[in-house]
Amino acid sequence: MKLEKVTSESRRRYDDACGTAHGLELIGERWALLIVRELMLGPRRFGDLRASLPGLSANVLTQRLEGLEAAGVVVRRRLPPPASVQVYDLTDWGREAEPVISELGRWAARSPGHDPTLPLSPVSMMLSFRTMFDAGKAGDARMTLGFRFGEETFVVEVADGALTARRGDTNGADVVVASPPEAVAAVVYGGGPVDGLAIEGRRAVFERFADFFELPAKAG
Amino acid sequence: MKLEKVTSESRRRYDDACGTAHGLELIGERWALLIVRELMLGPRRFGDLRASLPGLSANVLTQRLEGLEAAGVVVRRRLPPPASVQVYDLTDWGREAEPVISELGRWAARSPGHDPTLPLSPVSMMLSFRTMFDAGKAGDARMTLGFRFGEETFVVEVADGALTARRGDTNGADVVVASPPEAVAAVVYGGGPVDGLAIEGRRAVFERFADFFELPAKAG
DNA sequence: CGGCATCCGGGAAGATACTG
DNA sequence: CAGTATCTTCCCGGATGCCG
Repeated sequence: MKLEKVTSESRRRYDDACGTAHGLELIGERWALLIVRELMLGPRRFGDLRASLPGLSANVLTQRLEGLEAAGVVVRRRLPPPASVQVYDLTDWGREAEPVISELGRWAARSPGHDPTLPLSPVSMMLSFRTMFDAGKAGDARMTLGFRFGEETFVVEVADGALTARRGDTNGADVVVASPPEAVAAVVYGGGPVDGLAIEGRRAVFERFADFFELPAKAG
Repeated sequence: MKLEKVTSESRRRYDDACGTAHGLELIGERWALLIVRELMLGPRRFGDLRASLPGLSANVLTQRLEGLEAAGVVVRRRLPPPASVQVYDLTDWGREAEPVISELGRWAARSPGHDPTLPLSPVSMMLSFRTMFDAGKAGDARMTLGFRFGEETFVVEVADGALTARRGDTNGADVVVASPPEAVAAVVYGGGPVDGLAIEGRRAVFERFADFFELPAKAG
């Protein structure tokens, strides 16, 4: 008779060889996947993560980063002097979790309970572009857009039926959008008018860009 | 000035318009995604789910099923007399969550910490076939396999570079495998010898089938 | 037995305050 | 700014019991 000692760790596992179950042990805890999401477009500092994830308290963020680091998903690095600040980044393998985030987001977007008016982080906005881009609608369009959300700037390029989104300087973009993510999402996904957005440069380019996306029909 | 009352519900939400965050509210609670996994190949009874998910207690299963039903992911049905038993099934939209499960499993299979010797449910085994099937390796192969795990039987067909797996009778299969999921996985993914498996019919067909799968390289 | 309610202990999540 | 310390609340998981 084998009396396995029930430790706090073993009770928290799923004891399941299924890869999905193991994945949940790695990034299935509350907030973990959203932290990974925020790191998907490059390293962030502790305070950046807190700011992007309101509702996540400092102690939980500390625990999650420790867990993700132990799992090999996240690495903690110290930038070289004179910066000398500590940042958190994804490992190569951690970055490969993007399809998990994308598929979950794509699926949940069809939920009747989805409220698109809630706050949206800049990184979420960019990742949603990657997820919801419709190559068929873009055809052979070619354009470069800049997005400025406070201090954070991003460059989105559409070319050869593909979309890339990354952090970067907005110089050289055909058009720069400087409205908050919620407002941009309302236009791109909600089909609202472009008038309310703060746009510099060729407004028509952004109007065309907004047609490359469409939210799928609600389920139920 | 708006003083939002902090209820137990609102504290549990993410308050994030990102689809991924909403997805986590729907199927991100502990055990929820594994329950969806177990329903992916057809309706199950309360006791079936408990048996497939050891470690999940009855009261938590009740809570999860309530939550998933409220979210529109699961429906509770009563089979017509004389069966008259209650079963839980996925909605059409719920069934569309399979890519989430697949991508998470595919990603986590590369984890250094993944232990493939743990117990594996029959449904997990079948879904892993769907996830890990390599059409390139299968070429134009054409075969029908049966799997029998106790009372549960499944049919897997390979044809036209695609694999289908569903519950069904094993009559008519080229080969029937009757070993437990863990043993089958050890052969298909671990590359172990086929000798130890309980196989009825054309053993060579299964041997070829086993070559259509390969676990990706470990990360790190 | 299937499904669900209830009670309890331990631990994780969350808010707040505090430290280097 | 980047975390720790502490405390409260709530969830998870086990056990028991009720009812059809």
